[in-house]
Amino acid sequence: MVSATLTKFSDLDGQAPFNGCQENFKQPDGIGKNTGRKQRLSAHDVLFYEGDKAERLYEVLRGVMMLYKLLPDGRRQVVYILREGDMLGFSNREFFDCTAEALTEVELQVFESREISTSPMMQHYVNRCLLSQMETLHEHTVLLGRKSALERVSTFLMSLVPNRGGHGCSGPIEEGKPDTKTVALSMTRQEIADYLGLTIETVSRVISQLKRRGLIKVEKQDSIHITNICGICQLTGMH
Amino acid sequence: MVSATLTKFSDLDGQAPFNGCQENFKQPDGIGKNTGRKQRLSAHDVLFYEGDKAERLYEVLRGVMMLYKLLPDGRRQVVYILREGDMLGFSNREFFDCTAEALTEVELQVFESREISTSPMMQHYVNRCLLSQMETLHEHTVLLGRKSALERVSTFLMSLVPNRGGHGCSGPIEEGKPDTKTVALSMTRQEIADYLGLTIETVSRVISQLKRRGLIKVEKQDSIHITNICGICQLTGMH
DNA sequence: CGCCACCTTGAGTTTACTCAAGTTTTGTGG
DNA sequence: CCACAAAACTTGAGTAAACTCAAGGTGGCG
Repeated sequence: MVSATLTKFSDLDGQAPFNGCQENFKQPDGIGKNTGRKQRLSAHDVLFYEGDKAERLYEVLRGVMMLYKLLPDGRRQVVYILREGDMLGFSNREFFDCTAEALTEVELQVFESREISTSPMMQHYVNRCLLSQMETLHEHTVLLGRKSALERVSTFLMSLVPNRGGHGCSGPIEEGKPDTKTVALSMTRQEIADYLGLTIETVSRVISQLKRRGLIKVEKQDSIHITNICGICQLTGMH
Repeated sequence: MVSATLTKFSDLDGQAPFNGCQENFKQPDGIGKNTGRKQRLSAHDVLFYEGDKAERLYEVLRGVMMLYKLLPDGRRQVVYILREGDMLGFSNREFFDCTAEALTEVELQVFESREISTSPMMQHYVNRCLLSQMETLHEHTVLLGRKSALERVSTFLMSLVPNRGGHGCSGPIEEGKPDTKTVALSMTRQEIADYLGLTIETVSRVISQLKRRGLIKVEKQDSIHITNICGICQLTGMH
């Protein structure tokens, strides 16, 4: 047994113990047994479409992607946001159930599906990734089914602040210390709206409201400085 | 390799090939190697609460269950409906992220988590179950994020009609033949509302509207006769 | 037969949506 | 580096869908 703590799928060599999935990223790009193909995407490139044949898995090494589904009349729902360390390309059937599109420049590690299914180690890793994604989906289901626009946007902003708002919420770090953070949205207002089940105008209005209330400062459209993390957290509906 | 086609987790004996997950149910109750514990629940019994220690997996042998999450102010979102052949009790962390409650009388097969993690066969089966649940969650995300009340209720009704409305939609079976089906809801209006992200009044009004339009007949509150499956299907937003 | 839980319906309200400008930002070419 | 165009974002006014609150109806079971 190798004792090193590996955190990326691309680092797995069939012997390393599992140690999480998008939980921390201490390793350089994968250089294990899977020296295989890397793939680069520009923002808004589509990696695969809903209905495409599912033959490969991908690990996001750098950048942000989204999975979305379309209704025939053009309504779109973004069902998942993928960040560094996340995997995509799973499918139960022969075909993908979602479209995968890059939100930023992206670098991917590519795996052939059979590489996975022949390695119990990788099976196990994929399993943990699926469970992690499932929990995220459950949370997002609550957001879409039961939260107000203000709660949705606040929850979204909190999801961009590591170690806050969730199970492992550390609270304001220390009395007197500034409780702030600048986050990169990596998404347009329309993409945020399609993720949160709102319209672009509603997202814009909520952001303006948070700005007026002095909880955030919009720096570059794509970059928001949260001036009071705890204040935003109180608006998520989870406290 | 055993060549028989097994369709339930509880039938797996470590050698049978995977053959789906809640896709068809031809086998009697599981009697494979896992002769282990069975558990019965009455309607509205809670199997486990969000936050409970996750130590066992369960397979639904009979009946219907739901997974739900609560917000601190009491708002509830049902995140998944589990039917015969479905598995529950997965967790990435040490604790469950949802509460599991029986909607009807339920019979479960119980598995200790370590039984699963030591069998590659079971690992693989669990994997397929997770992927199947993930696709269902993606569909439900679209429903919650982008569909109207009428579309949500119609989609819910269609989900109770096997082989219709989804990927393998066969369409109206034959010209002239009646396109009808009686479905058991197995849920109160409140539970349906909490699943569809609506209020009980809205669910009730939509059902009344479908009744008025002659698409369904309500037989026993819990039992709905769909008199025009294709008509309901047209209202799901997916055609 | 009557109670209790569940369901339905109505009236009024609220939230988020639609439509329509107007503004800001970003990217491109001179 | 500036001017311009295109894309993205914001804001306002009016509307519509679903919500809340309240009352009344229905059905199942002792």
